[in-house]
Amino acid sequence: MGCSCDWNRTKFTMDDDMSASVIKVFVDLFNKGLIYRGHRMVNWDPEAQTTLSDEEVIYEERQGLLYYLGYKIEGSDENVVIATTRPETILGDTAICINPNDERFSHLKGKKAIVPIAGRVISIIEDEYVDMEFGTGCLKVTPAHDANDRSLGEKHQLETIDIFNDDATLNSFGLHYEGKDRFVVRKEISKELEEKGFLVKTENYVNKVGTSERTKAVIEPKLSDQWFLKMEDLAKPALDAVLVSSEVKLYPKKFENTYRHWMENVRDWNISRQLWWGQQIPAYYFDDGQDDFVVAETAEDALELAIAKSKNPNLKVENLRQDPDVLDTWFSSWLWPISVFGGILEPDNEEVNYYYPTNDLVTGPDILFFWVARMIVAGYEFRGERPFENVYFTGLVRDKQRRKMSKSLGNSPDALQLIDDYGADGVRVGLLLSSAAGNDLMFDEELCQQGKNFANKIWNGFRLIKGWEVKELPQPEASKLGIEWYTAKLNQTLAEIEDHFSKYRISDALMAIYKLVWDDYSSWLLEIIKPAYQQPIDSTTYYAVLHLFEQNLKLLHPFMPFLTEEVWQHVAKRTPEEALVVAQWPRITKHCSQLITEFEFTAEVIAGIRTIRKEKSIPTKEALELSLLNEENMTKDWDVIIGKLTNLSGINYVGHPVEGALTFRVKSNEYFIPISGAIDIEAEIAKIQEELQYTKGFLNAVQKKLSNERFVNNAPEQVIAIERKKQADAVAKIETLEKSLASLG
RNA sequence: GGGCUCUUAGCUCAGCUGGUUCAGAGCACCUGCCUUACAAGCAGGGGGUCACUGGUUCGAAUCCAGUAGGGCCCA
Repeated sequence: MGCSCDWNRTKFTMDDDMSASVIKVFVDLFNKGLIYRGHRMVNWDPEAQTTLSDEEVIYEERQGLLYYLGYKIEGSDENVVIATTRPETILGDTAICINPNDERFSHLKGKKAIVPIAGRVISIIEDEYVDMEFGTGCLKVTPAHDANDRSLGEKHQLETIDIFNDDATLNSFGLHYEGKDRFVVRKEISKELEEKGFLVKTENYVNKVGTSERTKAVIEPKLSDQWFLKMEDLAKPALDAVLVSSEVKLYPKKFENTYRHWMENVRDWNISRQLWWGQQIPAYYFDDGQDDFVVAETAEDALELAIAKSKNPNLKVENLRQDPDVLDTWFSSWLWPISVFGGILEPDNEEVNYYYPTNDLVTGPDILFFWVARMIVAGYEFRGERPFENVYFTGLVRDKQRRKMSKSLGNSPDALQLIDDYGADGVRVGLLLSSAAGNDLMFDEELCQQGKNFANKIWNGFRLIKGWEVKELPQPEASKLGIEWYTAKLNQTLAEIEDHFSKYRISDALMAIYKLVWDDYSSWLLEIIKPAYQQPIDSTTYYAVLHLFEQNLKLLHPFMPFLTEEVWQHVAKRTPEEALVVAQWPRITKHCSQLITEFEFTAEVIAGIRTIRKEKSIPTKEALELSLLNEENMTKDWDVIIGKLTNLSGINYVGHPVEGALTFRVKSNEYFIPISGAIDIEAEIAKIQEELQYTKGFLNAVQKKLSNERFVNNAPEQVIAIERKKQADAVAKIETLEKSLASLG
């Protein structure tokens, strides 16, 4: 789409040097004691025998049963009843949990219960996590097979009993059900529970069951060995960089809150994945014990370490078994700003010293945690320096139903088709126009149409100029003034654009350019300087407008690189060094804001005349006579432009209202256009009265403000001055209006 | 459930430190024009109780609290 990328530097995280960087970093962090092995609950697909990410699990509502089971209290005849949807998991129970606020069960505190069938004795623990309203208000805890039970188990230091094999049949903890499938066991054990009197009742119950996106199998929460990176100390410099020193700045700023929340509550990063691709974890096992492994960049290095650690000199490389898991893809991405320049493998190479840190990172807010925060962490850890200064979050492009674009939904537009239909620049403009920083953009092809129309507008404006015959002629006053005005306007807009860019307000910058080119340049300037039909243009104006057009192209280029470069090459013969893509961005020069104010006034006069033409259906070809009461002491300089754009036969400055004319007002100036035929005096009076009423109301509001002592005392001087000016303007306007009313009778 | 965020015209959104005639833009819409660059255009026009309820203030779309309803992220 026209990004000026350095295509010689494409990189992929699985490139050899990138992988080597990842492995080196893993070993380094392990040796620093920051990487450790631990347990974590994963989504296990027993059919595919693999782990799934959360995104690959689909939750479905299933009709099931809620089983109420009675557990004997040790040393008494009493029963405590719990409700569960999975009676087969009782064989893995290691506690019963009650809410400490629940008076129904306060007598059970400190006692023990006996698991039915298994006969194991388990403790009764208390935790506010238990929902007193659900089921019986009593919960069985199976830390090996439920994520919530897992955290309860950790909190209360419960034993963990895993009752399943990898294919979801029961293992030896399943006692006489060993080798049978979990769903078979559910049926059989509920029967046994009923026969032995443990089953109190069952209820119909709809619950959400996680299923595998691929195999449709019911997901089994399963504890597995994982690798973790300790984050607390690593996160500290990255937290400060954004929130304390502002070495790294986020745009828009609102994401700092999100960043803070995450970084202040950072948990250890689970960096292992059970996938078939990625960098394989460089841990080598030489025996079955929990600690019988070493971490090294190569198998050879590992062997040396393993021999030392095992004190077994006979170990061979073939005896080592590398961990089958791979590293989380972000574990390679977080090194990106460093590793793309070889800065991990050769920390002092010329490239990384030159390019690191970079200026801006442009990305989506959805990966603020996954990627951005971790890149900052890595930057400080491995380079001692921020990776970039600014982070600009774009909006996500969503479809009209506000859904994210996704491959599985198939709701992404075909980019190449769009480019065919609207042009790459058209698509760029369409998207950029309505994508304010950090806000999502509802994709709509009409936006591209708007971009295409704009491109067409620019091209046609160029065609007009190129079509003119150029002659050495005196420059018309209108053209001279028009060019002076547009030069000022361009500079003013350039300042606005720079301001927008400095604040990363990309869509605002584009809109400012859009209006400058379409409204000010095309609709106003070109009409002002346009020679009469088939007449030549004077060379002074011609070259001046060509120069201004070139300035326009420079401003447009970041948004429409293709079209502007093409036109740029048509404007004049250029050497490669003179290409627009490498041209200097225009510098702001001093400009006269008086010209802009005067033009705005003039534009209102022109619009007033055009409105009267339209209301009375007077063709453009018919010249009109304009008279005015110049209460504002407006300069006559602009009369040539007014005359040219509205086809006037003359402009008369008069001292009294003109009778038998249609009128309009700009500020306190009043304009008269005599027309043949009757004037609807009633309508004229009504129009003036409406304006009068509005202005009086306005004046009233202003005066009320000014007569409020507290306002005058408290408001800044500037604000008061503005109010005074408003008051004076309104008073003058009212005078004009009343004069007109009087003359109309 | 936790955190963040949003609600302004038919649609998509600006509105920065509370103060210009502040209620805006683009698109869409309506009316008139095939005017000699452009009908993919020109000229003109209508349209909003700034989600709701309170509060702070001389002054609130803007600050604060609550309510309702969306959205995002949760490794």
